Amino acid sequence: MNAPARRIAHLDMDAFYASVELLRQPQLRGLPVVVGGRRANGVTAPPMPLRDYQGRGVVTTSTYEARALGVHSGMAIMRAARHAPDALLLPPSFDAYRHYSTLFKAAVVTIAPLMENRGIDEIYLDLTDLDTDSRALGLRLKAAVREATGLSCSLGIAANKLLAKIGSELDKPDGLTLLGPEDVPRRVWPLPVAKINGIGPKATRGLQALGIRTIGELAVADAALLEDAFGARFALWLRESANGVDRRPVVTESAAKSLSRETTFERDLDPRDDRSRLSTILVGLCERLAQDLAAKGAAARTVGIKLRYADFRTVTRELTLAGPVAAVRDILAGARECLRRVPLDRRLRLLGVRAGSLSAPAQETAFGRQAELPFGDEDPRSAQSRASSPGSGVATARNPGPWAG
DNA sequence: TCTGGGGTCCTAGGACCC
DNA sequence: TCTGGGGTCCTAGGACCC
Repeated sequence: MNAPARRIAHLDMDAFYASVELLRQPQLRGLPVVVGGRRANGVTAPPMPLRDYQGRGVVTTSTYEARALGVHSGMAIMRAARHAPDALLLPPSFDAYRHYSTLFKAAVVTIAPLMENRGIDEIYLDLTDLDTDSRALGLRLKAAVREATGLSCSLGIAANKLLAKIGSELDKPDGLTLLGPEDVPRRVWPLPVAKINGIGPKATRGLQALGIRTIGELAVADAALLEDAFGARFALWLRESANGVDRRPVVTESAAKSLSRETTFERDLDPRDDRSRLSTILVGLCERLAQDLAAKGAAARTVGIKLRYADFRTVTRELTLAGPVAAVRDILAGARECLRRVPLDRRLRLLGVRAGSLSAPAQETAFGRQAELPFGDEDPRSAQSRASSPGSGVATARNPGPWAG
């Protein structure tokens, strides 16, 4: 028996962070506004012209007015300032974004309960079992989001997630796009390959080297050619995607697999000269990670670190422990052990700590979240069992040791 | 004045076990 | 004694996404 044709929606909030800021500061409407840079420790910083910014931040979101000036997500703010020196910069206020995220998702599920979270400002919906026709449903969803938040969104509705996502981008902002299978050649094939979710800069360059620029060209590309360049698995996925084929289900529940905290320093730090500063930062990251674990009632069986050197090269180290841990001291011990296995001979710009292989969260009870973690404070040996290897103890020029201990 | 922070998934090699 | 395959776990790096 054939499965019934699916009906999937992708809903994407328009310039989400910037739009939330405009709700809070409506006098900025119509101006080029950019969200990015450092968190503003709770206080609402006044908007600052981009030209006055000093630091290592990137643009998180910009209003359409700022985009028109050439300012885009991921761009270094220092570079954005050259395009739009008078654009106004606001530090991100994540608590506010989470609040509006909760509001719009709650409004959507009253209409379409099968929702998959894709981050703070995006969702997929499985509309297959709903009766209403797609256009009416789309308009209802958009109206519900606007009523709940005062914000606009763009919506694509199609037979799968891939096409729904492409559709939601076709008419931004405040769009509603229905894509049927018959629309693929006319509306999807002319688009550049990078519009396919999962084709990033690397794959785009690889395809371009084969003379493939549009989704339509990819759809009819020689299979053997693609296999040689990308391997059988990825080649098959590329061809299917270009032909609008995507069988992924809408997944309504998923547990976190890892948690991490990282920070880029205001200036590059030297592993020896700035040892105590680095140690303080490391402890702070481990403390925040432990808080995050506690908030989820989870424990980690792997602990890892991430370093980024001044030249932007990144290394990671990871350690599997004897049992799950959640306490600061265990995370710290694991992180320090990882740090001993990495060359600390040049300046650093970033340090991060990661908790992986998370155990199932504690059960919710009728009386609220259980206070005790399943593996909470037991077995402090786990992270320290191998800590007595060469390199622990006295710091040397070759091994500056802990901010490692 | 380049290049944030938090995630997921994939690959690939070596260890180890059957 | 020789010659294997698989399967799983661990680790590091990288692509990609929001």
